[in-house]
Amino acid sequence: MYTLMVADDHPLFREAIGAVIASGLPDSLLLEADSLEGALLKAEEHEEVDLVLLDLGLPDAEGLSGLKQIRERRPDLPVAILSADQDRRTILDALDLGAVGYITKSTPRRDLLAALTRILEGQLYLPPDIMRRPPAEVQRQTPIDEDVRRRLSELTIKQLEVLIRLTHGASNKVIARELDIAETTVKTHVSAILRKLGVTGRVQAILAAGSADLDALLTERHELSR
Amino acid sequence: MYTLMVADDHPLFREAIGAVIASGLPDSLLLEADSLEGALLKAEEHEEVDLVLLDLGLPDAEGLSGLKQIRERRPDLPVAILSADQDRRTILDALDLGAVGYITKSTPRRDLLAALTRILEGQLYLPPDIMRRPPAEVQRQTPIDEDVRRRLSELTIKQLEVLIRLTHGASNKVIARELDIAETTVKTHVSAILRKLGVTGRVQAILAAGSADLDALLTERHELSR
DNA sequence: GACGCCCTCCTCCTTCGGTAGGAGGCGAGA
DNA sequence: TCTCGCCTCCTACCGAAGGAGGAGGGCGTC
Repeated sequence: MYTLMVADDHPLFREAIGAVIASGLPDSLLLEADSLEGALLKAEEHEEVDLVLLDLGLPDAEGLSGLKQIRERRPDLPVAILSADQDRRTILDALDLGAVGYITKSTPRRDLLAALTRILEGQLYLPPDIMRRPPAEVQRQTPIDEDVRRRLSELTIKQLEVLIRLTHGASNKVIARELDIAETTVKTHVSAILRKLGVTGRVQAILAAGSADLDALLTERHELSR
Repeated sequence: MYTLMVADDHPLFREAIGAVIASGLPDSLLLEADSLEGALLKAEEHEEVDLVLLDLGLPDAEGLSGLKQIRERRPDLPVAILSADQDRRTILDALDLGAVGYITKSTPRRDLLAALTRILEGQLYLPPDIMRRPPAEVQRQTPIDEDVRRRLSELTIKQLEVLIRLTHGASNKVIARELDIAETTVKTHVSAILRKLGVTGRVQAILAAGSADLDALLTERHELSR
């Protein structure tokens, strides 16, 4: 005997889910809501909600923001996402926010029931087909910053030191003070950095350095020159 | 009949895993490696490896870097993590890199076997106890950028548009062209942004905006004024 | 010793970024 | 209607950023 809630603004879809649950999980209580607010209200009334099935297209909660709101206001509430979105990234982000499952709307009825029972039993459910077809991302990502990495590796130690401070938003003057060198010297370094990174301004340099771990690069460089 | 490989530098542990597999998955072939390089070499020899169980404490691959390397060099190879690390973040990152499962070393033998078969059947396995006890993170994270969020919400629509372009590294001139307004107007907007964000230069503004989803904020704002 | 690389600093100059202050137009709401 | 906030644009001024070009010193290699 479970209490479930489906939060979806499409009545027909709620109905379909209801039918699946009625057939596969008899004597379950199914609550319905067509908005995030409605879902949270209903959840107040019924203390013992075992699972919320949350659509990602709710009118008052676009995308994962709805999940985030629920997690902030009712961290005790188990939430599974029910969405047409099959993007791997979305699924991971949902997990990140604490979702206990992710069910795509294209899931066949039989699998859907299996997924629900899995989740209700305290397991986790994710679309295996998507999660098992891992990311082109790994390949896609590396060649992009492969170029940056190569350029970064051409920087000298001092230039790296300057670049690190650039990424912290420091002005030439501040950098000069911190490194105890003249501002003109800082300018020289900055110019060299811009040239080597192939960009036209400090802002671009910061964006190019992006998420690279410059501190790691720096210590690595220090060790090399040891 | 599966072919599995366990990559762990602790022989005793490999032995234990071997015993579990022998008892629960008879006539499986178990390969062993004590380093990342060794694992990749062995994987070359045996084309039909169904699953690699990767420890996160390998001497030549600290943490998730080993997983990353495998994914880059052999994206076809299904890898599950086998680690003592029970950190939620680590698990999510592993998934992110394309792991097909995550098994903690504290998993009892019975559950371990269930997890392995699940993975070998093409499902996904994650430690339910950890994943179902979701993050204090949601609360921890928000107060940090609560301040930034408040400041960002004070920006007007046009100011947001300008800020978005600032974060792309655009100069005032470029922004002026893109928005089809005079550069002096852009300057006015930029000044207002700096004042409202409480920073002293465009670089600082970009860093302050940081990871905030400005585009989302913008559409949100548009909808509000509708 | 000569060469190359790096770090340091300088001057001169241009462009960019940012502030201050003012001003007109426009739409929403009291 | 009048007010208020927002967007638009302007002038004037000044400091920051960056390019060009030169120059000296330290350090390691051939």
